Amino acid sequence: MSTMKKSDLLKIGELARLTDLSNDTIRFYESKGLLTPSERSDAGYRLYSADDVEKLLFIQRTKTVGFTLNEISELMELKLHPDTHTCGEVKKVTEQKLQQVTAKINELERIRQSLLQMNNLCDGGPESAQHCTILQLLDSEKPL
Amino acid sequence: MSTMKKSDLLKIGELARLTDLSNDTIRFYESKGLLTPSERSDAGYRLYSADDVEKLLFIQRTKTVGFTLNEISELMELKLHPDTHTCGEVKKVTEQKLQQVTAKINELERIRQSLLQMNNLCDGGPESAQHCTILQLLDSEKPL
DNA sequence: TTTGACTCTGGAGTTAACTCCAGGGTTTAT
DNA sequence: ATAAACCCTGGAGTTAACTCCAGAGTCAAA
Repeated sequence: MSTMKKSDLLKIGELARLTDLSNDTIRFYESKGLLTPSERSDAGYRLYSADDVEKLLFIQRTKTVGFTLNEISELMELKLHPDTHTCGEVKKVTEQKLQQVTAKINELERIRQSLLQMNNLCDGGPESAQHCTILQLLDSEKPL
Repeated sequence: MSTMKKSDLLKIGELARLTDLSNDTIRFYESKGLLTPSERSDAGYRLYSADDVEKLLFIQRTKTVGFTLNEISELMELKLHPDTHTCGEVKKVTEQKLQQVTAKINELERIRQSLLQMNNLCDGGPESAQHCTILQLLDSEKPL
């Protein structure tokens, strides 16, 4: 797309060091259609442009906010063709993810409460587990 | 262990219906060493005693409080030999799980905050995604 | 020129907790 | 007696996101 000297292009190992990913991971992303290097050397080496680097950084950032690679694909698609897509479409993706994350938090919070109660009831001393309240609790009809 | 008429024993399908698991899942648990039927019929059918049923219910309950099958194995081992184990050992397991769950919640909470901010910044209207704040955010150095 | 560091491809292995299947016996009801 | 419904074993497939490997080619420096 833009003018770019060969010297500006990175080999996979350089990109890997830059992003703190492994060569394998970068190639794996490519296999998933997330990031195709814009060039190949004569020997077939992948060569990454500044744009490519940006894309990989986008992938990394988007991962840190909880999206799966598939969802990232979707978002990159929207990003690549912003004129044929709406803000609403983008927000729909993040809202859905928010729902998922919230649901998961609620589930884990429920679990945490159960574990907390277990831990509170049991002193965890060196005596036989014969009458351990935790085991008793797990044996009872409704643990918590 | 206890006296038990053959008529009290359940075939795998009956146990499955009782616990709302599939036959396959029950056999899978067996393959993981979690639940071995106390008998087999002449034809080789698995036959489960009331004790076996209790064990499976223990597994199910323990699962609902977030333990993996491996951890459940560990807990069942403690439960099976309570006299040679201490309360402390049991509590150690639950405390470790509590740590894990808490860490996961914190991570997800961080993600949730990011997603909330994204969603707040974007109206999600029908206009082109050209200037979508969510995509811009994901493109910026530090998303959140 | 040869060594070492790099790259390529294709494919297999990892983890967890199942799920499904084929190809066969068994039990039960009609 | 036969069909439906059940059970058996062994093994393969699923998901996500990698990770590792073998066997081969390439590039840079001494």
